[in-house]
Formats: sequence, C-alpha cells, structure tokens
Amino acid sequence: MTLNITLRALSDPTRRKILELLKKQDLAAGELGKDFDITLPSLSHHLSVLKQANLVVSQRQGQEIIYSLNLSVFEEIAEKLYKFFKK
Amino acid sequence: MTLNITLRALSDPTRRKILELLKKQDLAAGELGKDFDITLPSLSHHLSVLKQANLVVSQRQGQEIIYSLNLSVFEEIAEKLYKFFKK
DNA sequence: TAGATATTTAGACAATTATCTAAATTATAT
DNA sequence: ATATAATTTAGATAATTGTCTAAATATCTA
Repeated sequence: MTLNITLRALSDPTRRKILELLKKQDLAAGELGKDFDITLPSLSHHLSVLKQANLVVSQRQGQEIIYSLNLSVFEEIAEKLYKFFKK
Repeated sequence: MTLNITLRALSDPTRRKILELLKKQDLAAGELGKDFDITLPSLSHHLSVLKQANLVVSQRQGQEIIYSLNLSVFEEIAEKLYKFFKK
C-alpha cells in the first residue's frame, strides 16, 4: 500500500470519522450510517476507499456486512508516517 | 492547526515531494521548481497550501523567497497522527 | 528611474471526488 | 417463490482542487 493511497484515504473527514467509530467497535454499514448525514451509497463509497487503502476490512455476516479496522496496516502506516516526518 | 488541514495538505504527491526536498535543504521557490513539471504559479499554490497547514515557513531574502520546513509543527503532527492511529 | 529577475495573485478551465437517485445484488424469512 | 432487509453498483451532477496564462508585486542593478 503506497503512502499516497493511504493519505488520500485519510484526507477526508467523513472517512476519518468512520475510522474513529471503528476504533470503538466493529460496525455494519447501516450502523455506521446512523452517525452521518449522507446517504448509504455515499457512505458505501467511503468504505470502499478505506478498503482500497487497506485501512479497513469487511466481512459478511448474514445480511449485514461488518466493517472493522485493519490493525496491522494501522501500525505499518504509523511507521511510514513516522519516517516521513523524521527529518 | 487541525488534523484536517494537515492531512489535506499532505494528500497531494507534489506537496509531499516539496517537503522531501525541503528536508535536505531550504530552497527558494524557483529552485524547487526545477524538480517539477508544473508551472511556477502552480508550485506557488502548493507552497501556499503547505504554509496554511503550517508545514513550511517562508522568508524573503532579496529577490528570492526561501522556504523551509516548520520542524516544530512536524513534531506536533507526528504526535497527532500517532494518537489517531493508536487504537 | 528603467529594466531584469523572482514570485505571487487573479481568473479561467480541466480533472478529480463526493454526493445523489435508481437499480442491482445478496441473504433471510414467510 | 416472493417479499423484505442490507448493501453495493451505475450513472449523473455538483463541489473541490490542480493547473494554466496573463498580469501584478517586490527586489535588485545599471
């Protein structure tokens, strides 16, 4: 995963809010939707961007699709950003 | 400086390259320009975004305007990002 | 002061991205 | 099988952002 794709994914406030919510607990798309003023298709788009950036993973559970943080990648990103900011 | 403004500023590859170049040495706008295929006004726009995000500072020296990293803010950002990624 | 150099500002245009509605997909339940 | 529920995909539109050219500003030098 390139730093580019990661930072693009992180550059949107809605997506960062999604990540914040997923820090607390795994959530289905619909559950997440309750915290936003956008339509579900819009939310779905943001989730797709986060998935492409490998920041979240999803897993179907019956009718729902449960999203959760991809913790190992979070660590990897932290390291990349640390290197970037280390002069 | 909000994380929002910072991440927006960092989300562009051109701007990240500017920061990488400034890690090595302070540079005038025109000097920076040699490393990019965009016009100086476009570069100037990117520099302005980085300044608004407080990632760089500038200082006139005769005809030139010298850009340099705002190192203290770099530290602050590293901390914010660390907190963001810390579950 | 006039001309040259370095950079920015203004304003227009093009590319990207976020959003919406409508329709499609997948699973459950009757 | 049909209807309902959860979510995504498709396609259109609007907002944002990056880029350009032309003009303005600031500094230096002859």
